[in-house]
Amino acid sequence: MGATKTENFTDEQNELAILTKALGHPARIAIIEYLIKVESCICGDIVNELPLSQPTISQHLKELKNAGLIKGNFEGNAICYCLNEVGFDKIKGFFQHVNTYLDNRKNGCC
Amino acid sequence: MGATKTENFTDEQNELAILTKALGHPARIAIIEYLIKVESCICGDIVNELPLSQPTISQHLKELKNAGLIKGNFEGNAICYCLNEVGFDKIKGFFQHVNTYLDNRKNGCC
DNA sequence: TGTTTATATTGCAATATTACGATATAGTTT
DNA sequence: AAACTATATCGTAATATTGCAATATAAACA
Repeated sequence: MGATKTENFTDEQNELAILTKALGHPARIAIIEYLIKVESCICGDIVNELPLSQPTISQHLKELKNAGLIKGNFEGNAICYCLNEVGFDKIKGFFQHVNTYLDNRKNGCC
Repeated sequence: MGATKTENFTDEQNELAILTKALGHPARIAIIEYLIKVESCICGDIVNELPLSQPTISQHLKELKNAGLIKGNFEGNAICYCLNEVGFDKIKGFFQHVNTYLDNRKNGCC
């Protein structure tokens, strides 16, 4: 064993886990925050911004892109990256659910 | 190499990554959703609910607890688990930031 | 005290992630 | 076409995660 048993969970649970897992690394949080700050930029800008090598940044961008949290379009010989609302919209529902629950929870808990 | 270079990122980035990483597994998403559904329950209830062994559930509960997303209190010889608002409140700010940005983003992006 | 019930911990194998040097790919420019 | 710029991929080492059987711990109860 060692691999996650995805077949035992719903598609929604697996998809949400893929999205949150993609955000589960400080470099990828930093990339998202940087993209919010500058709206859009090319990969090289992020390589200059963060203390990680170009291949490592490229790998993190790939994971964020695969999860649907960012998108990239060719712009000359560079690739312009920005946030992808699709992924964040999927996460939104879950946290709204959680927050609504917590806001309405009367007595602490157990 | 192989370990995340946490020293290169801010405390906020690392803390947020720990929280989202803790949610980055379908079993842990399922546990959170189950706790919302039943408000609170003991570990054994989750073992009955999910198709994973008792040690594996115990390990996932530990990770959620360490991240600050759930809390557990002794109740007789069992432990009663429920959501911990502390962790979710920390995540909330980040997603509010992202959603506000996305809502105000005029022209798509690059 | 001995037994039962509930949960945690240990130990380990399988797999996944992280990071980066070296190299490949692809568009741009001269 | 050759050189340059930007990004991706390959290969690999170090580390982390996942899952479970076996075992330990701890409270409740007979």
